[in-house]
Amino acid sequence: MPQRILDVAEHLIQTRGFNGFSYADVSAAVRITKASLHYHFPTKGDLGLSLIRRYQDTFAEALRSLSASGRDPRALLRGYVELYGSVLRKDRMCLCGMLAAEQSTLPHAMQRALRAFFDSNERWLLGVLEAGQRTGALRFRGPARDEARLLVAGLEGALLVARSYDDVGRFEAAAARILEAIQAVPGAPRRSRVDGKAPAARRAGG
Amino acid sequence: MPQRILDVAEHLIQTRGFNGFSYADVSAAVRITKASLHYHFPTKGDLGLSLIRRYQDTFAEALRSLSASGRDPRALLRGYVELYGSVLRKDRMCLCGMLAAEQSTLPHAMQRALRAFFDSNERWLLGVLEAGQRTGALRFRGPARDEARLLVAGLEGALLVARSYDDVGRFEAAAARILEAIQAVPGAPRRSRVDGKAPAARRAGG
DNA sequence: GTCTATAGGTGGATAGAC
DNA sequence: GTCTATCCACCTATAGAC
Repeated sequence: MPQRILDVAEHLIQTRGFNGFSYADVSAAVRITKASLHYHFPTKGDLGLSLIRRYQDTFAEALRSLSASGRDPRALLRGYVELYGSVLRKDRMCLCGMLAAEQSTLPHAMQRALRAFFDSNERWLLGVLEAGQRTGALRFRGPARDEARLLVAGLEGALLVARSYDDVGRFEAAAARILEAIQAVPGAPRRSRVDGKAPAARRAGG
Repeated sequence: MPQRILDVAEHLIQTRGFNGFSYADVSAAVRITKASLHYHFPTKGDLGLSLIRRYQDTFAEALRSLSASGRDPRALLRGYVELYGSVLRKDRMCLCGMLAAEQSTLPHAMQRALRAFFDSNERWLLGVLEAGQRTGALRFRGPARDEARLLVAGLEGALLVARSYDDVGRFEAAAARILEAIQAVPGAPRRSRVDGKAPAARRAGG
């Protein structure tokens, strides 16, 4: 039951924000009274914190399995981007991107967990970027940390804006362009899109 | 008086979000009763809509004066980035970036105004990018529209994440990296930072 | 674990006096 | 334009029965 509550609450936050949903919303969807919700998650902050932790665990697990797939660094970055894309295709914002916007209204425990999420993303990207740099699969000039942060910020922003237009194409174009910037090898032959595929359909839910 | 109300409400939304502030908050700051606020802005949606419009007008005016300054396209893009930087240094999120997160909970009129804001930003950037491409001051491969969207999304995302860390340096590094991607000229000499300056101090409010 | 019932507060919004 | 007073729906949270 805690899992069903978390599923519903996660969906609500990803679409409406932490201050845009209530226990009553969850109650209606899970068909359990508000009082029962408080049995599982005494305060809204407890619920939010559990949600960030679960999201973080799921994300970390996805990244681990990407790493274990043995794909090359460029493909790993595409896989990373795809994690964001799959969120958008469910018409959602990244849970932590959404909460980052509302940051100052959240309990401190949630704020810390939020930063931990971004830190963990950054660490994984750093590993991929440095590996790619060593083997020559990726080339960039500045510190790998800056590239990692560009990726996170760029993808969060692309989700944010694309959602205003309900336009997955916007996200995909931005994501492709970000990857391109990281894979830029001055003088080397490049295709106009990251993997040479034509841009996909431009509407969500279509 | 409407202006003072808008100023306070704008600040509240940029820091706490549309669903994170109330007429009571504005009332306390402006020292006028809630009822009087409703005289000026009958509903919260009216207030929000006026706010987006004013923000959009201010932004557009800033862009016009940038254009009129006669600076070259690269400097114009730096000026554009600086508009976002100045928002962050006031410890705020972009008004429209914040509202974009809460998008689905907003009145339709606000949603439309939000898209109009992004559209207008994109149009201005498109002009700068195409001019830069013509004169050779800027070089990029894909459509200028994609570059414009990368800029908007990247900067919004950089604000979003940097605010979680209260770290202006994160924003500046990401912004510099985005500009670099747009100004990338394969084979041409480049500095590691956009304008060769050392990274600035890394903490907000310092 | 789930319920009914309710506390105690805040939300946006209105009526009507001044 | 600003106020007092108020409505009522909704909010988070708790008490206590089953």
